[in-house]
Amino acid sequence: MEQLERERAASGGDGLNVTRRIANDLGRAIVTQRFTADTGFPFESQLCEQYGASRSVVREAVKMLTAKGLLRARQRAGTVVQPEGSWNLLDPDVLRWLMERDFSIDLLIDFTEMRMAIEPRAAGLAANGASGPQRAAIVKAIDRMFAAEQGEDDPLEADIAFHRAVIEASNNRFMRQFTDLSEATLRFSIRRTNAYAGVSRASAIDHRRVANAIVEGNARGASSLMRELIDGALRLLLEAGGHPAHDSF
Amino acid sequence: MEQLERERAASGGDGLNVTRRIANDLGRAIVTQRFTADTGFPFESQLCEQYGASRSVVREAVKMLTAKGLLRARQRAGTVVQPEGSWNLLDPDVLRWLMERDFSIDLLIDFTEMRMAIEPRAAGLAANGASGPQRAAIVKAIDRMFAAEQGEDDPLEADIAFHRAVIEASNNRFMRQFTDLSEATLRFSIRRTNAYAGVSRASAIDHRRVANAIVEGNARGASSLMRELIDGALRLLLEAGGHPAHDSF
DNA sequence: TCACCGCATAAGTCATACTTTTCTTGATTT
DNA sequence: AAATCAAGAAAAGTATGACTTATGCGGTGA
Repeated sequence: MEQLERERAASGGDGLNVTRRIANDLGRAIVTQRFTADTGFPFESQLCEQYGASRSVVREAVKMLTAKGLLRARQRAGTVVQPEGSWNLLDPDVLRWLMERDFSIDLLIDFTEMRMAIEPRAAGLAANGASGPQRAAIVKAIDRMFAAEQGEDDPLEADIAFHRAVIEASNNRFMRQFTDLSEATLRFSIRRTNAYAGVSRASAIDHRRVANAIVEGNARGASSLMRELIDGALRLLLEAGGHPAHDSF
Repeated sequence: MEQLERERAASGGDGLNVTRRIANDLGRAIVTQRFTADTGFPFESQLCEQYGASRSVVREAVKMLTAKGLLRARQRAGTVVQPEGSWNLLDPDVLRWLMERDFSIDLLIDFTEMRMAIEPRAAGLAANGASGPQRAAIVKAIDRMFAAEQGEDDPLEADIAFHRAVIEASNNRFMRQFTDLSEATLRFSIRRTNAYAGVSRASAIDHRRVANAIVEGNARGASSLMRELIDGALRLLLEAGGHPAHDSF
């Protein structure tokens, strides 16, 4: 048991197998720009030595990163880092590495702009076609927000549950890919902007308005109320980031 | 030269290496549900035999698919297909396989709903912060649309160039991931709905309105005009798919 | 009936040899 | 001197075989 513990520590692993550990490490290194297109990227042989691992696992790790658009390998030329434009930024791993790299206000703004695109539309779709259980999940999340206001639940978790439920209820497979991004944004927003707007009674009421519109099948209302909701967060971020104010749209 | 040709044909490859060919083949097989979570997935050994390939390449191919969320391998348990919810649907490869699987009207509607979310917001962002060259690219695309109307350019390509330019001008890294999806949607829409709305003079004028709003820095206008533009396509699709009409939002 | 142990299995890791592609270099030709 | 071509080298791609590790399953005993 202790030996197992020691091995883990020695390998720096978090219970992952060797391949995943190397992929993780290299992925983070690329995203944090420790390797760039200019810098170049180590050869297989060098990576083997560096990690004390066999060629197989190194190659498999590299293959995973090429699958995510971070790398490209060619015979004789070696492995090169791809330009950021071809990274699969919505890939959960890439997203995680990106957030580890710098969770700046600007990144948070980019995230929130995405939410601003996705979630109002999702709310409208939910109003038009959410199933019974999906509507129930939305309503339940609202109840949790009010409970949280009384200290009987966690406000952040309730907030996340609400947004997740709405996106889920859009019944659009592609929009569902954004639940993680939405959740990550909420979790980090609260750290960055020390004023968390989510706990106040006013916020819970605003959220309930969105939920009501969805339940009533009022797509236009749901959409624009959701937009206002997120726009509030966005404006806080823009202000915190020192960006010039502009009209909402 | 001829020998090369023959080898290609024999291996069924399109100039790809063995690993990529297998990954492609398996990826398509999974997405087309030839393998499901219930069905099970072949063991490494079986795949080696099936493809007449070594374990190395099979393992690397499988690793690429796990990186895209399609598979999950565990010792003793074998490799299993993941539920569709954990696939990275925005991954270019997965997207391609998905389109090869069924380019149904419903899929096209899902795509268009995504465009409906992304592009109006992108247009607004472009109005607020597009650079000079970015604005120029948008204007140029509009010129191409009018040229196409005179038979001096390709209408579809001009249309695609316009939407691509707007998304690019959003200067949001995540929105940029949708250029491919947008392009694919346009290319397939024209095949499915034999009435292509893109060639008419009216359409070119509508597009120019969006462009003008962007160039003038009118975010709200750009956003809502873009929404109307795509909403037109969406309504055609909904009608063609036999979906009940509902209010725009 | 239930908990435990050991075995079988399939993926994970390693080492090594060989192949293919492609860049470099330098000799050959014009 | 410039262009062309051929030989060599370098790095990824492929193949094979052996060993390791995790884990599901069935049998054994309390």
